[in-house]
Amino acid sequence: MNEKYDFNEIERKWQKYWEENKSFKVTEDYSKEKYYVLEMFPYPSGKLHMGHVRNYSIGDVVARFKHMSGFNVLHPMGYDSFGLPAENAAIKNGVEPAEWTYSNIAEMTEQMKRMGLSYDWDREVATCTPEYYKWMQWIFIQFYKKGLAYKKENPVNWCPSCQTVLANEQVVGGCCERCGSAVGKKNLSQWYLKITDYAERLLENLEKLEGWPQKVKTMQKNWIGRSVGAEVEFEIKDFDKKLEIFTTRPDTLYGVTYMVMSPEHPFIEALTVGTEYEAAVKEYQEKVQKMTDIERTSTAGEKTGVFIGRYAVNPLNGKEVPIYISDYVLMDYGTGAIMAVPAHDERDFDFAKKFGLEIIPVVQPEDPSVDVNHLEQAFVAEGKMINSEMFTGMDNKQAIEKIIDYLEDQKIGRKAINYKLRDWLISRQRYWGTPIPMIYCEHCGWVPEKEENLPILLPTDVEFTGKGESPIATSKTFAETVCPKCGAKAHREVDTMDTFLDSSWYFLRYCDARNENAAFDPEKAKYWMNVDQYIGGVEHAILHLMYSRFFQMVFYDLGLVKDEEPFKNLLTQGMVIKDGKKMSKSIGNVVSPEEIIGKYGADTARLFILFAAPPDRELDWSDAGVEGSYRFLNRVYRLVYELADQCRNAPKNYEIKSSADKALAYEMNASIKKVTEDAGGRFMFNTAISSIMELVNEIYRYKELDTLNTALLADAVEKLILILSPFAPHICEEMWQHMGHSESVYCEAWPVYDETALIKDEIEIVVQLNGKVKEKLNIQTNLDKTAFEKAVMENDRIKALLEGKEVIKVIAVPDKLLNIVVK
RNA sequence: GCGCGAUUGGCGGAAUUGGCAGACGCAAUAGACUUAGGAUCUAUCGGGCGACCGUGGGGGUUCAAGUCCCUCAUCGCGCACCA
Repeated sequence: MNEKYDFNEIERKWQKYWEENKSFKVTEDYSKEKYYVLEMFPYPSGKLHMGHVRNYSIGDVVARFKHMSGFNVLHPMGYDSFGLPAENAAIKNGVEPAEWTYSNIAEMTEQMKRMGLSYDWDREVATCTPEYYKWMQWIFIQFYKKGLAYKKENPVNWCPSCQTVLANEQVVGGCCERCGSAVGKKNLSQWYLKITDYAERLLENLEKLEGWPQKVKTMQKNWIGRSVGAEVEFEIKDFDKKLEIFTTRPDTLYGVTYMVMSPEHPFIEALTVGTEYEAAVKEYQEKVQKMTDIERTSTAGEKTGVFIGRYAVNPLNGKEVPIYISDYVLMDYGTGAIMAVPAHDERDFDFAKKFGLEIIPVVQPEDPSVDVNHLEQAFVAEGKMINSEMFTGMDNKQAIEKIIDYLEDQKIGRKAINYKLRDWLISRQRYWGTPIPMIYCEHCGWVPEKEENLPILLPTDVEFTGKGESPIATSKTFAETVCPKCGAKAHREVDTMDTFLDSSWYFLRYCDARNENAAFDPEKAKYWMNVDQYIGGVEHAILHLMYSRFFQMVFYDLGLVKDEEPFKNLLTQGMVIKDGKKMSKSIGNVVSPEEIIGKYGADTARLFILFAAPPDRELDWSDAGVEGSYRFLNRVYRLVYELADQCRNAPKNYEIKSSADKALAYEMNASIKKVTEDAGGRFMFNTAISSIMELVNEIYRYKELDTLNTALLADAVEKLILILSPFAPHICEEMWQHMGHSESVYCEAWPVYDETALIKDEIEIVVQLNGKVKEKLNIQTNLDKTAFEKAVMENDRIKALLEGKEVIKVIAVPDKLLNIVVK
């Protein structure tokens, strides 16, 4: 150990040591309790950004802490390495996507190693390797066999810039989640996964996820969007099919004054062909089809639509009502048609006002100031039923049940549950993804490839044009094959899978990353799963986290895993910002991890990022703050350098004699306790570090004393190194070695604190008069209420304080405070 | 519009169960050491001369409120014609 803290030399030295000694390699040890800590694996864009550094620093503290606490820790890392940027690089610079990707992976791995992260690199996965996507294809086939994968033609979200379709989840505010272009619609035949079959379980299980942030659970709940109501059949006059609608308010059936169908509704053609309304209807349909989602939502509230010249019959009272089409009714929710009750629905109210339609109230508000016959806006609250024949007079909530019963009796409707969640569109017209292992045969239809023929390798004889069709279609050899079932000439699917499939099971692959015979060994998965702590950005709250839950449930149903849920605890880390803004190239406020590590070292970077804010909050980058963390590490280093000789020669056992001894022993144990709780359970690394700082300050005070208990001092210094080591591992290894240890600090046991050292004989308590602090006294600890009150009240200063006052009440909280209520 | 979450010194933040508001750090000020200091050490550091006042504003519950309840404001995030 040099006199000066040379982080460069120290960090290289210990990174080499860990690598050579395979310090972080982990195997299944069924005799030991496991702990699986996982950080969301990155897309290999080339360089780490501060968000990665924060994510991995948090995970590394947890991993190192749990390892020292005796757990068999699985802490893996890998790359979500399929995806568009690689292909765009190919189009732009002519580099092979594989080459571009693997060189980025190499660079990022190097950067992660420079950070001193405790990953078991032997378990690294990259989703773009045939070893990985072989099993992705196998999984797809299992889904297909279970009836969970199907192909169908549908209007789909189409990103004109990425030239591919998008899942609903990937359309944010009408724009492509990736590139921000306005998303349009296109009719295409595509592969889907039946996630809607799991809607109820995905929703129900959210309750059980106690270790998840409420925010994420709420977001998923809203996304699944369950609503309970009824399906009701309306006859259409002079038409042989019935119009089915979904409503959450069957109690308002008597208030129906018109119907609205989505412009895409399949009946419309037959209902209008050859009529005087046909032209206007067609015109409206075309207008709506041309609009992008943004245009549609930008005019939300302003209702448009046309009457189609037809009438529907209310099944409860036989009333005939006109049928309209309007874009406020969506084809892909419910049945694509609604019953309109303008009195009790805001949208219907707006529409009725605009088109001069009748408004019939059927729920009487309790508030007498609302005139139900002259509504200014829709009345959507609860009340008593009116104008509803035999249901009149009931509470409307009760009427919902009664009317559903009646509908079911009459066979004109039924109770129904609807979800916003749609099936997951997984086809992508791109190259750099897992080929969908399906073959189309003219005789047999779609047939999965034989499992022994997997993986279906990505062809390399392709052209990257960036145009509408999958580049795989340009391969001369890929598509041509024979039907696995009948042997006839057949052709392969040329689309690839959405990369979100790859990341929906990587946490299982880590359990058994090198397995060549299975996606993972269920026995190993049973040992490691589930993930005890998952850490990543909140931007994955819906997409990745819900897809992964879906996959896990399917695996559960296939008997491959023992739990329905993959992630026991979830920590969503906050963003790293600078000057109050998100770091971005255009603002020019980006701080590069490389630069910081080069200037101060990885330990400083890690320490600062953990100290500056609690992990789930935004972190405002501060250059001065980094200096502070650097100064702190230097301060610790100097302390150990100065005291090491003394400490090495100190005896092991000691007695606490002086009050200074007691103070140091107290601080040492208090710090261990605090760090144990904050790093191990509460995940408040900022306060953990601040308590380590307090210990350092206390040791600095102590070492200046004339009479020292060197054994105690040595103990304090060693404990300090141990509890600091998960945060700043390199410097701690160096100091630990300098203290005379040959074993890596990573392999040491986490220190246990001594509860008795935390008990003080005397404590400063507060005396309040009418809730205001007036005096502070040193009082013996551990007294009961009466003795505590007596001890305080008999104090001369308190007696003086109470001079001439009448004591009305005394509230005693032993070891804390005494509040005297006086007049 | 609906649903979350936040708001504490000059700044980042602490206060875990209702019990001393401001731990720890940054910045700042003064001093020491020094040829020098952007190193290190020591001290001060919410406001007010003070009684006291202070956790976004107003109200409430309580012996006691940053913490619980009501209400308003601002900022951030999510969803957004979901029948």
